[in-house]
Parts: sequence; C-alpha cells; structure tokens
Amino acid sequence: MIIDKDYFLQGDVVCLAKDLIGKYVFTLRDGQIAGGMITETEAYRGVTDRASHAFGGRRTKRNEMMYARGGVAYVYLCYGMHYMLNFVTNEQDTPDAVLIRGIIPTHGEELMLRRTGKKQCSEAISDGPGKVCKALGINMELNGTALDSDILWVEDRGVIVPSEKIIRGPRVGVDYAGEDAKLPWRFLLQKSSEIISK
DNA sequence: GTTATGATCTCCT
DNA sequence: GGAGATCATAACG
Repeated sequence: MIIDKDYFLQGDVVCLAKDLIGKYVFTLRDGQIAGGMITETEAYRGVTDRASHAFGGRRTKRNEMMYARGGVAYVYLCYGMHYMLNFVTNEQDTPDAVLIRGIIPTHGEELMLRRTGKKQCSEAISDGPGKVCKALGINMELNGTALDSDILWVEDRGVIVPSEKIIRGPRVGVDYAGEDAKLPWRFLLQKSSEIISK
C-alpha cells in the first residue's frame, strides 16, 4: 500500500529514519517505473543538527524545502554532480529530513542499468545517495514533489525488519559537523554478504 | 563579483 | 588507498 503523507508528520525523525528501512520507494520517469526497498537512511534534525543544511534555523533558497510540511521530497545537488534524495518530515517550519542512502532494486532494473551505465544488476547499483538518485532518475525537477504523487511515492509492502537486523551508526561525510558527526543517526539493513565480509 | 567547499562516486595505482 | 571530477550555493568583499 502507498504510505499516506501523514506518516511523514511524526515528530521523531530518527525513529522515522529507522522505520523507513524495509519500505519501498518508486519513481515514474519517462513513462517507466523504477524503485526498490530502502536499505539505508540517515536522519537530519534541522535546527539543532550541525550536519543539517538548516542548522541554527538557517533558511536559504536551497534548503527552503526542508521547512515544508512533511511528505515532500527535498532534492539538491552535492559535489557539483550528485543529487541527493531526502524525505521531508515533521510539521511546517520544522526542517527535519531523512536522507535515502541506499535501496535494493526490485522494479525497473533494466532502466537503472541504462541510467547508471552498469552491465549487471546488483544491490551495488544503488548503495549510495548519489547512485540512488541516478538509478531512479531523480533530479531537481523532483524537488518539492509530494511523496504520494504520480511520479514519486513510497510503499509499505509488508516487509517487517527486526531491529537486530538494522545496523545503527554515525553518519557519513559529515566530519565537519563536530560533535554532531558522532550522532548514531544512520541506519542500514544488515545484508548476509556483510555478515560474512566482517 | 569572487571564492571556497560539500549529506559523493569512479577510476587509477 | 587516494585524487580528480565539477558546479550550485553561500559567505564574503
């Protein structure tokens, strides 16, 4: 079932980030559907979070979308070449968001292969925030798109992920955030391959 | 107007 | 393991 926008209004963005593991995200671009199960997220808690674009209540043209009412996408360009997909959460003027860092492709694998220039389909096709956006065909046009719209939506397909299967740790790429860089607000689904490799 | 830099990825050695 | 790619945005002058 498609997740209702109200789901994104709950106040605890960290809980929400964890809950989104195992949910599905889809995009409809160029008449074709691509999507998969979310395996990795990070929570960004606006005003009090140094790693967030909205830290200290900073409000700019770029992060304006973070202040919107929960249930829309916040897309932006990073390092000049990678788009990031976030789900805006919480009430209006509370700039909380969840970064989607990884998915396992389940629909439109062919399409994702073409977009990413890969030959074979694997979990690795979308195991980083930049790659997720590339595989799903996400760009600035989707900034502000509702998460229950025709071109972008989130589904609960009944997958239940036990807490012990979710690895919790510090966020990635936010060393500049000082103490806040250590907050364990990254969640990722433990893969069988990872159990072996570690 | 100018400059520094980032919620990253890929390819090279 | 490390550097380069590459540009919109923000902060400064």
